[in-house]
Amino acid sequence: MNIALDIQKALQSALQDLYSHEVEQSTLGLQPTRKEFAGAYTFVTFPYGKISKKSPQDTAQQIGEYLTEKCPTVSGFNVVKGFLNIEIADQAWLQVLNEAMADEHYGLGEKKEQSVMVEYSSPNTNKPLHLGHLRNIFLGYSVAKIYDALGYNVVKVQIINDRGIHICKSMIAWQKFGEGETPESSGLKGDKLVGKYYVAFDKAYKAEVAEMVESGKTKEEAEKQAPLLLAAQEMLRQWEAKDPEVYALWETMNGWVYDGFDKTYEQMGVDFDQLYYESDTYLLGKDAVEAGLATGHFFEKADGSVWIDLTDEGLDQKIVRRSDGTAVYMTQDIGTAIQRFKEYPGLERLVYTVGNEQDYHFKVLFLILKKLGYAWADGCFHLSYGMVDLPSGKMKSREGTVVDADDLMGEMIQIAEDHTRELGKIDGFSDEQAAALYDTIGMGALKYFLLKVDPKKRMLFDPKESIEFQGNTGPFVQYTFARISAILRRAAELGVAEGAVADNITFTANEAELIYLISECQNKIQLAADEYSPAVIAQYVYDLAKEYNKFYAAQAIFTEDEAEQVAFRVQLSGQVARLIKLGMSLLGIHVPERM
RNA sequence: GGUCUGCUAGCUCAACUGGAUAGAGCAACUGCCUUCUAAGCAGUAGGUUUCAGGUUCGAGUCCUGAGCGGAUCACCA
Repeated sequence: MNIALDIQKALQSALQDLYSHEVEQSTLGLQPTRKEFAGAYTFVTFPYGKISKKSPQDTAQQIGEYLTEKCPTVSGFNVVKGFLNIEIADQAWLQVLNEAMADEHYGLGEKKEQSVMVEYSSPNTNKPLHLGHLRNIFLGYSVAKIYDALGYNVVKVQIINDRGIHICKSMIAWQKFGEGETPESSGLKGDKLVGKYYVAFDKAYKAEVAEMVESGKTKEEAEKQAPLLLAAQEMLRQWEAKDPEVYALWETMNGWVYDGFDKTYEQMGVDFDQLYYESDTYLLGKDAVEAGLATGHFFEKADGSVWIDLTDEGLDQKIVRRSDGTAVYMTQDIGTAIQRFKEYPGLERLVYTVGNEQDYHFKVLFLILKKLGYAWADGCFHLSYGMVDLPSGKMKSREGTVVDADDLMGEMIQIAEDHTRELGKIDGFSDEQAAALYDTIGMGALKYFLLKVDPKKRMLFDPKESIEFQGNTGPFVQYTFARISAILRRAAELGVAEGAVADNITFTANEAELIYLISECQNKIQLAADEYSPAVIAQYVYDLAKEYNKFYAAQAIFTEDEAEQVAFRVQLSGQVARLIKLGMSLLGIHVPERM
């Protein structure tokens, strides 16, 4: 049963019977009743005064009486001004709980035909992953899990920017200064090693520029003519001509990077169903440019470059092909999107998890696709998220203020270990179990921290203070799960009755609130999907945990005389634990049985 | 300069999409472990929601303007 739906139906007939007014059920907004009033749902009657020809109070009173009489779900009501607070019958709550217990797939959606592709990570291969990538990847992965839970076929992808001037810079530096260094010889993770040479390039390049300026060149000239840069540009040309030696080096160094990324992804607990490489896709989209020219959506300038005019939409003119015939980023994004919808005929949505600095790019991209006549363009969505700032401001790789992903995860796990040892909570754990626990808690803290904030907003990360283990945090939710696990273990020992709870149970407001939260599960997952916001899920599991801890402190579970009452509380606990586990899994976070 | 975007308690964030006296956590202070895990619970204190107007029964939420941040507008990727 769905209590909210039930009430909406009753409200609909109330308006019909009392005032002969027809409304769509979905327009009858219910909101949770504020804590200080009795009731679970509140219906606001201010807007219906015209229909009822009564004051909001009288309208609320009249509807309240109608509901109490006609709708068995409603046990009573109270009216405060234009607010009708609806009280729910205990029987209805118990039915919700029993149905949740009986349903293996409770909270999950029906299996669907449609597919959703979620792209995230999309790294460059010239440097290691950092804190910004962590937010990106956890977000994309979580959104993928959320759609999966709703029954969609989900395809998780990343596009790897494995070609271009940036990787050539690392390659040149390695050739010049590397002396054959490899991950094996240096003991460095592959991505770190390649990143080291990217930094080395930048340093040597700057030195060259400085020297040239000293010998009389302007800064601008020097920056364009520095031998190292020319060498990198030449290498890019050789790569494009598939020069065997350059190609081999490129493959080797990228291979190192992928080995390094794999380790990082493994620690993060994320994966992908399909990988795209820019070296395969960077020539795509040229056909689309030709087609756009033919249909008049694009136009050619005198120098041969091709543009689209979006000034009617309040945007600018945008280039889609250079005068030398080569592609720009936009071109390959057009081509890649077309290719993906061809590859996956059932694809309904394509979600790009990319920072908000590219808002304009995606606005233009989707608009172009639409103009080119692709109906699926409406299914494209830019999951735009805010930057992660440090107390010192923006992260800048060149200034060494980047928070490295591997380092950060390692620190989190270490802090989790220190904290756990301090609390003396690992009695009876094997070394392996303890290590797994530290990992679970440390990663849980980090993921929760990054996901609990609305993706659209930029957020602040203070290495010293940001990640807590108390309050609104991952470990708090995990801890609640561990507590319930202890209760369930004890219940099993005591042989507490399983299955549906008796229908003569009485319960407190706190317990009703817990069942209310249980009933909200699917709504929350749906909302999270609609808004592409794991923060909705994080808030939900936090509310569950918070309310449960209140319950936990309020009374002992096993000292109650009535066996039926004990069984009810155990079952209620079990459902809370189950939904905490489900919600956390949607965030990519594990929950421990003990901590 | 054009466009987009943000501003809520000392700090980090909520506020069910226009509803009641704006809520949590951290930090501070006060209580609660012989009981199922105190990574917890209960409580105190903390607010002119950046500012000025407007729309209406009602505005943190919508509109206009101002202030302060941020992003973007390349034949870069």
